[in-house]
Amino acid sequence: MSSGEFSIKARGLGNNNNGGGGTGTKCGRWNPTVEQVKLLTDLFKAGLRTPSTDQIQKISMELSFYGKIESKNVFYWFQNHKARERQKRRKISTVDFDHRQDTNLSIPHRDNIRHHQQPPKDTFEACEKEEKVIETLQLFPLSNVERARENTTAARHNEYIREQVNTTVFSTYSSCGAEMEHPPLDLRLSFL
Amino acid sequence: MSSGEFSIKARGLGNNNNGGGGTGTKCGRWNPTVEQVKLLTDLFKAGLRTPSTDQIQKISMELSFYGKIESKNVFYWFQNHKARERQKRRKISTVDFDHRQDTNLSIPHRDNIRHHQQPPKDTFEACEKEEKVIETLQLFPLSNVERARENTTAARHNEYIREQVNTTVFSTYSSCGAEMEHPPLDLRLSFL
DNA sequence: TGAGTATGAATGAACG
DNA sequence: CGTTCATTCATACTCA
Repeated sequence: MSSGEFSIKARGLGNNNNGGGGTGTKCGRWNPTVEQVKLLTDLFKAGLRTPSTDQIQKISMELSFYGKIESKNVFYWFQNHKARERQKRRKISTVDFDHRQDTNLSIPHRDNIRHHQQPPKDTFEACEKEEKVIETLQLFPLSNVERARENTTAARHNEYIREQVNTTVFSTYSSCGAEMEHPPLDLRLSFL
Repeated sequence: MSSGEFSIKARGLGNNNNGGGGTGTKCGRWNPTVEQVKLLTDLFKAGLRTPSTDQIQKISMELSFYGKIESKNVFYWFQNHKARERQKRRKISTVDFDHRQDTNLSIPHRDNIRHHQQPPKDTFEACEKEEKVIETLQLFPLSNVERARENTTAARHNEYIREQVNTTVFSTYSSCGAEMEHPPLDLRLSFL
């Protein structure tokens, strides 16, 4: 079962990690509480997939009531949740035509599998399929609603990148397997 | 990132994936070696943010000694590194309180808490901001190295790297100190 | 207690 | 350049 979302395990109720310490910083990752997970899940079910920065901030602040949390946790949570749902769906729907001898040996352009992930397949586990996926979810109708920001991204066609990549991607300087001696980094970074 | 920056896991040390296969092999995405990461990081710390095509070429060539690499990898690395450092500043912030209701139902919870410590504050690298951000970095001067296959270029490129820390680590966190009543989730999600 | 799994975190690659 | 996707690593947790 790669998708058992039934074990809640009530973690973080009595004690969260990252208790004391403060210096070791030895990988204490966020451990969401059940309330936090519920909130996040509800938001996700409501259609929130990629919250904006402001939204993340608000969510994070709300969740902070239930325990230590940071914005990045919320960010990662949605990122992972969305990705895994998609991944799960893909896995399931892939069992259809198992003729995958795709001989792609060029630049790994994975565009083929990017824009289509909605085959009318519904094997078992028809997890809540198409949600609304609203993208401008009104978060916490609190006092202010300074969300009048219009996403005007992709407003500049910066050819620079494409040019950069294209001009350099085929820079097959032979070598690569050479055996020329390399000085230590310290030397080569002496200018630092 | 003071929370997980140290997880280098020494990938690519003993064996890189994508063996000498070159390109047509099964190689997935570039997996930088520790040496490569170090070099790149050093360059970044030195202020290099947006290397020019020539610079990318040189860096890539240098790094090719430590493992398979293409110019586009270097290009992407800088793009990502720069973008993420900035992203962190934006997304990270929100002082995370830890004011949970803490009802007295702290489940036994196996008392198997692993000793994790984390700085009670500063989680996503809020430091290291007074970097030089030099504009034109001279790559690999190769002062006294017995290697003359490269000619030190003095290409003067105008890179206006004004990436400056302008996002004050704000914490709009207003009040909500200790007794702020939290309505049930259903209420707060009423907008759904 | 170790194998298997769920998931937080990180990052290479690429899009708009 | 900001954002998003896909993949991978690391770890917390469950269970036999």
